[in-house]
Amino acid sequence: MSASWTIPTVAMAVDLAVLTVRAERLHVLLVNRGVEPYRGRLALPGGFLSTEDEDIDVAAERELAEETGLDASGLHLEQLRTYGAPGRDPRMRVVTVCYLAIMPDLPLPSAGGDADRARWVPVDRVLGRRRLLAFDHGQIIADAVDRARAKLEYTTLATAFCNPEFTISELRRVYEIVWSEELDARNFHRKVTGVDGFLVATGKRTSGNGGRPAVIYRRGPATVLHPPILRN
Amino acid sequence: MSASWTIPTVAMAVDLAVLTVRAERLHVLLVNRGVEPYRGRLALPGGFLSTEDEDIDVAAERELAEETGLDASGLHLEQLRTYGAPGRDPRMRVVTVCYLAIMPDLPLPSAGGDADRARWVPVDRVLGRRRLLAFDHGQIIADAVDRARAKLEYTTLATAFCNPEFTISELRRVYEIVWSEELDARNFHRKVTGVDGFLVATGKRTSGNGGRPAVIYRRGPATVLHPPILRN
DNA sequence: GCGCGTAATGGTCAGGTTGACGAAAACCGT
DNA sequence: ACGGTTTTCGTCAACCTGACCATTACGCGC
Repeated sequence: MSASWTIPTVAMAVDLAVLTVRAERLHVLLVNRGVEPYRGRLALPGGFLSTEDEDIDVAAERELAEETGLDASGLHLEQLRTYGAPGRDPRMRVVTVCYLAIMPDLPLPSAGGDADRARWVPVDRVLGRRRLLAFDHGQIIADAVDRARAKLEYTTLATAFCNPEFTISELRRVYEIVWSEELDARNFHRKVTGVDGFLVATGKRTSGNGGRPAVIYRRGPATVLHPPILRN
Repeated sequence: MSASWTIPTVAMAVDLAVLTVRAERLHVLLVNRGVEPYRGRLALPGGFLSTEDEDIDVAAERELAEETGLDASGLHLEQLRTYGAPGRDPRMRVVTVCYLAIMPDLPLPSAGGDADRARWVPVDRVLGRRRLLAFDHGQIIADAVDRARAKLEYTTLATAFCNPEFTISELRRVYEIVWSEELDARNFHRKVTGVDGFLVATGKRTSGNGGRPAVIYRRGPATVLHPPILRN
């Protein structure tokens, strides 16, 4: 390094891979890009830091709130990975810290006539056809889905896809849809009720589904599963 | 955002949490900081991007090679997490992408009379006393150790702590030291030899250790462990 | 009210895995 | 040759898993 070397700076962005289970499929929240580059393609919601000293976690929460119109508190939000290959944005050097968010299938407030509103897209529709996506967002979505699939095994992440109160069937559907794998209802029931701290019964029951009413549970204090629920 | 808003840029750094097992303890590679801020404290090796368009993965490999004097190829190197809280560096806004590196206990080429050379420090000596460390590096080391501990369960990461050829005992010592937990040698042997793709026998055997010679293995093609080796 | 379809939940049972530990194998040093 | 040491193989009970039958408890149509 010569004496004239100065510390390089880069544009700092955050992107969000927001996943949910909706209509029996895993979906990711995407926006239509209205500007170049990649105008017209689908992209992850996200953006640059709003000020030079905005915390990146705060920026992620802000973007999530802006894009979904929902309060980010209560939703699962974790850092996924940072993507910083030079050339990933043709305009300039951009390093983006990506976050994985998991939420239940809440109705997105469709406020404002904003044509570029975020919308849910089935993951399997975009993963096969990466040309639909801007930047390296196809790779990011693949990484996010991998992470989510893996974390269902050994953490209680699946409950983040559910409403605050849910049944064991609903939880099982989350596993089945995210993993694309059928699970035996009885064994699954035995397993999840056996892990302690995973589920807390509310005492309430469902009704009107044309079958035996299911006990309604709430998320328990556990965050890791011992033992894990393994895929095949 | 007003019309005069410009994209904020930040100084981009990479830091390395390099772990190894050495003298029956888990160690992390640290340097003595010779400059303010935090002069005199211990810090993770790392530094700013060398140019504005250096890839961050490449920067991590470069720093690793510079600090250890070793070729980074062949060593395990994965992104850990990005730390970007404002104020974590008192000089300016710095966002640092941290990497976790795992290596066997190779002798570090002590080339050059550089007083600030990297050296191995037992993890348990720094984790209790975070005041020894610069910036948020105490937290980063804690995160790195957590990640390593977790990945021993369900990946073949433990082999990255070993030389290319190793015995099952050596592998077991890695687990015991990283987890701070004793494992039964016979059950461990049965387990690791049962997972296929984990270990490949070389046909060679040890000698001169005052016991029955051990079969020497090499890392197999597997990267994930099915089933996992779980902690208690 | 009664049977039927449906979904939730409770069991059973064989097969596999784990943890605790005995024992044999194969070397070293003396 | 013998005791010490380390590796490797075996055994056995406890536990866990996957497959699957049975029971419970509802809504619905008649």
